Amino acid sequence: MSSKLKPSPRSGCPVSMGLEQFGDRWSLLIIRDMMVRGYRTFKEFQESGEGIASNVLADRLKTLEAAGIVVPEEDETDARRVNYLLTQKGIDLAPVMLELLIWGAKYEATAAPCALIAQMENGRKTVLEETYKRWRERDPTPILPRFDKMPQDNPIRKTERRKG
Amino acid sequence: MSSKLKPSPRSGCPVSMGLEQFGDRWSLLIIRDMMVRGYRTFKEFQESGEGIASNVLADRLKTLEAAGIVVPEEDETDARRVNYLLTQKGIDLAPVMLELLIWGAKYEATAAPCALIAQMENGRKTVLEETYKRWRERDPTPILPRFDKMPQDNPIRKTERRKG
DNA sequence: GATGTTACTTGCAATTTGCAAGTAACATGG
DNA sequence: CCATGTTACTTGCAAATTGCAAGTAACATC
Repeated sequence: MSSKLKPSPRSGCPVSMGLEQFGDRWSLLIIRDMMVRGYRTFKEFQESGEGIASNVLADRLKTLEAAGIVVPEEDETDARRVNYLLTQKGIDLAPVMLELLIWGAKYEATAAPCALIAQMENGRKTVLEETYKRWRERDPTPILPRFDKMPQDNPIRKTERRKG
Repeated sequence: MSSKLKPSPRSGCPVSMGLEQFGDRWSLLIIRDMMVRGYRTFKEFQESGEGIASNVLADRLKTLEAAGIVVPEEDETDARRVNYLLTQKGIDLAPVMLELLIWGAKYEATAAPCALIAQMENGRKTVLEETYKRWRERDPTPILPRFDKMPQDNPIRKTERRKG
């Protein structure tokens, strides 16, 4: 065991409280994997492309579970497998994630295509609603792909877009 | 020196890029201090109520500077003092900070009064505009107080609110 | 029943952190 | 101008955390 389990003497600021729960190099990436990629298993997180060590991954999953952001659930078809799912508290980090994504794309020249980012920035609400919807329906279809290589085309669906 | 200066083999995801620059227990708290409390000096960050060690603070300030999120500036009246200011890239983290604040307040029963949070949630745009404005004008008036004790009253001004 | 998977542990060296003390360059009061 | 603060850091070191490389215990599959 390790990190965020101890009652560090932090201030009562909400920002600080949040950072105590996922303020490290890895936690938000795991949450991202669950939120926008539909990943659920240890192995998927491990092969996510960020290079997290398995002991650290195990630790972060425990920490996130303890924080009530994630719940482990037995897989019905394979008893070895554990499916990690976001709780309501976890999925409510979607706005944070979205703003982080927009900021990162703006300043870091990432592998994410501009058009995709522009769409998210202009349609924050739509993107969030789609995210919440898939979570509710337990639909693991990715909202965003991995950005290792340039993707061919925009994977987000144009659900309920009729203003344009 | 230390942490985020090394080119860790991360993916090209914008979220990942962001976390490489401020994904630790302290960086966002320093940014919060600058953004919503108007803090600028080493000493202020140190006495911020979170208990950051001075060597870590020095390191984080260097890292944030290297990332272009913060700039040090000599104080005109006191040559010992260094004023750290947010760059455009830094102030653009305001939406992330706001969402994080709202999330933290929602789930953590912090010292921040509900009314204040509700106001921020309903008036995201207003809050952000006020934040940007103070940054532009170099106005160090806090947007939010420290939440060590329950504050008497809401410190945010009702600038350009006339819809109510 | 041999082989592969999945989800972890364990051991250990290398970092990074937290804490307590410096210290160098000013500022201030007398 | 000189003793006493202040401010912004450094330094030293023990303790905690991380990153690897190897296990391992339960299944699943052939």
